Amino acid sequence: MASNDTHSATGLIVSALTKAIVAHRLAPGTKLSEQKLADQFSVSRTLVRQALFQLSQNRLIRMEPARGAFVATPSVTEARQVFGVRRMLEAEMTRAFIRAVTPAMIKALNDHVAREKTAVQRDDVSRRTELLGDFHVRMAELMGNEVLAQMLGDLISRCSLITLMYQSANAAEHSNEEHAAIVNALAAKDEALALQLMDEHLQHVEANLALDQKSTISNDPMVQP
Amino acid sequence: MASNDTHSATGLIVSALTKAIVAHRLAPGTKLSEQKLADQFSVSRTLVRQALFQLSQNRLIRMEPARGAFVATPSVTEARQVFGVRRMLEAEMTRAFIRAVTPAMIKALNDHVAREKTAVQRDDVSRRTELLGDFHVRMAELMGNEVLAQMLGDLISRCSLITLMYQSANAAEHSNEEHAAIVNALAAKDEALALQLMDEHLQHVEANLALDQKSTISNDPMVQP
DNA sequence: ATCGGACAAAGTGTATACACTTTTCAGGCA
DNA sequence: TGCCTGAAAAGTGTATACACTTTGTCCGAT
Repeated sequence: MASNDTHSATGLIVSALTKAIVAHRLAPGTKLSEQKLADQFSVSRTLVRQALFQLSQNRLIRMEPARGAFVATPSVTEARQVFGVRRMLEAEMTRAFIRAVTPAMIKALNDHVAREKTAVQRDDVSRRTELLGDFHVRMAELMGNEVLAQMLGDLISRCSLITLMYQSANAAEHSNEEHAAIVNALAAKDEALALQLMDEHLQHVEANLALDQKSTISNDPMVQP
Repeated sequence: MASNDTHSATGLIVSALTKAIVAHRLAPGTKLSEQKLADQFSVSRTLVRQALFQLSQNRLIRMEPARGAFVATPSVTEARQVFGVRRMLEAEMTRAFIRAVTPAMIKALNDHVAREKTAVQRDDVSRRTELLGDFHVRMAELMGNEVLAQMLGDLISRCSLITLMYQSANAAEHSNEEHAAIVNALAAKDEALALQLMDEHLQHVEANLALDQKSTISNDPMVQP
């Protein structure tokens, strides 16, 4: 998702673990034993520790002193805040995008939406999740703002974790269509409409979460208070 | 500036180095030798390395493979992008702040502005810099959004580094007054005015930098192309 | 005199070793 | 039986050791 230095040794571990967490192969709350990971990756604990530290800064895992690292279990409060910040950032990004929009940028977004559609039709869940998140990062990249793209990427990784943790029965199936609608508004340089669509889109994503009721549909029984 | 775990061992090193970089005691481009830092902090290279990795994620330092860590030397492009993202985030934060504003929040901001004024009058440069940056973080904290506060904190640390690197002759002396004006607009719940003042304020900060001409007034001769 | 190459010094990258904390579990006592 | 105690096991926190890359220097060749 986010651009980790995939060539460095620890970078490989970071991106592997990130993928595993975001793909829900590692459930929230799961303990990440340093030695086990070291064996699994055939490296020493040193490198695993570096990777874990990095992930803890991304808030994808949480490290408790002398107790170890656990896949993060974001609270409802934190979930709301993360989505809140994301909505803020993307609202302004949408404004700026329209000011700088070119036909090439619209084409790139349309291509992306087409790829999304393929993944949705093929029912390729993990690829779908990845592409749906990348749509927003792609917008930032197209504006040529790498700093924004990086921050948004981190934020979206956290959102993915939250989504998977609090996911309600009906996943956001129509995200793809909403993306298409947003691109149309961007192409028309209709700022008000684009803003509205983007905001609604993100609210839909957030609304699909079971943030209200305590019944987190986590596969893992260990969810912290 | 940002809330680093100041109780952990590596956290101490991180916050010490952060302070040193932001306070310009370590000039951009300076090489950070692991062994020297280890001796200075009386710890092993292990802990220093952990701290350096953390700082490199915050973009306050840059690590080159097998060559070492250097205090970051953000390019003009990156500087513009960082400020751009900051303007985006703070614009939306201002909107949200007004929606949630209470008298207590206004009072807290006014108190902060008063502290700024004291530091400005005393000519306490490093404290002034710290407080002027914290104003914005304080806004986020008052809204109860720790996620936003954290991100903004990181962003502002980067801005501080940029500011110190490209600082032009006239420092932003009137930031304090601009803060006061913003608080007034917030208290009056005048969204349009608050937005305008905030945007102008950030543009002033950015405009005071010598981003246009190549003449970076860095104390250190080693600035990379 | 300048350029090129080899060797030495310094420094980073990774692994291992050891200290200390947390967890687990068995045994004894009420 | 149930619970407290304490020692062993497992795991994290930090330091050190070693391999390999980079860098600087000296010497010789052109």
